[in-house]
Amino acid sequence: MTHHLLRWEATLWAAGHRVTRQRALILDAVCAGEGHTSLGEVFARVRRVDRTIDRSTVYRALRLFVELGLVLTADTGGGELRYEITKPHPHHHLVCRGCGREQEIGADALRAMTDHVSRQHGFRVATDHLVLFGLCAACSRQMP
Amino acid sequence: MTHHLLRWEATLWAAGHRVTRQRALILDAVCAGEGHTSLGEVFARVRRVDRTIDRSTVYRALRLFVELGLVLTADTGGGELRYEITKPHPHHHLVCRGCGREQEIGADALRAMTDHVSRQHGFRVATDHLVLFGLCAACSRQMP
DNA sequence: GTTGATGCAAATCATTTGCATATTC
DNA sequence: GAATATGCAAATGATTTGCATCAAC
Repeated sequence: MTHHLLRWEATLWAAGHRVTRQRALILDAVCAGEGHTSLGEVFARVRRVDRTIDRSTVYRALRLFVELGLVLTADTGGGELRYEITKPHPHHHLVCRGCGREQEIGADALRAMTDHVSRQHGFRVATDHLVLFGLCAACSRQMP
Repeated sequence: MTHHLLRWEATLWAAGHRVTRQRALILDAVCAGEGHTSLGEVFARVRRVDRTIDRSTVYRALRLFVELGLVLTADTGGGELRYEITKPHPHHHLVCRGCGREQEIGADALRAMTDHVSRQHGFRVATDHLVLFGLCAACSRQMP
């Protein structure tokens, strides 16, 4: 279990929400996925444990988790949003258009760029979870 | 008319497609929008000229234009894709979460970042039309 | 016992598709 | 005239919502 049981329960609690079995299962399922997980994957994973859980419950739980900052969303452009457990270190992602694999990069990689934009345009970039597409090293070698 | 009549007709033609009245209207409508235009806006604009045109025709035409590189898509996260006529100079966009206004920034602004990612991770970033969210100078002043 | 959460079914919203007809070349 | 586009209507796929029942506190 990647998430800290106590923290998410306390967070829910503080916001006037209840700690339920299904919410626990759903959060576990998000953690179980490495990197971004689609709602469908979360749903399937949860369903394996509890056959009666409904898609709408998963949607509602994920929306709540995002609202409370426990989970981050990323739009990887494939029609459905993807979810990821919030990690202590802010980061971004590189998604390879060739093999589909994704890798994390630290927030530092973008710092210089956002600083530049801030200085030049007075615009404060607030994208805390960016997804960049391209070709990874391996795929790049195959198709130059 | 921002687009060059001859170029898009030739492009269509070369790819074995036909030049139709509705495609011309749709491309005009995309040009008429400053920055990104939603499909709904394009549709509404075209409808003002031709009351019989169908949404599916707009979807089909836009898909074709994107495929041929005449139009670019951007996912601004609001549920619907947005479209923009392809301009000679590659660029990206800053969208303000406060007032919704968007501004263009040159591709150079990201160059340093993509170079860095390339050197560090061997990953070739291929996002040619990125949308960054944040707060513009004016909104930034109002809510610090 | 209240209040908030869940399951179910039906609704919504953006986008796609099948098909008969109309248009371009 | 042959091949491609269009309009229409119906299908799809992701996400949301209304509501009666159920579980957490």
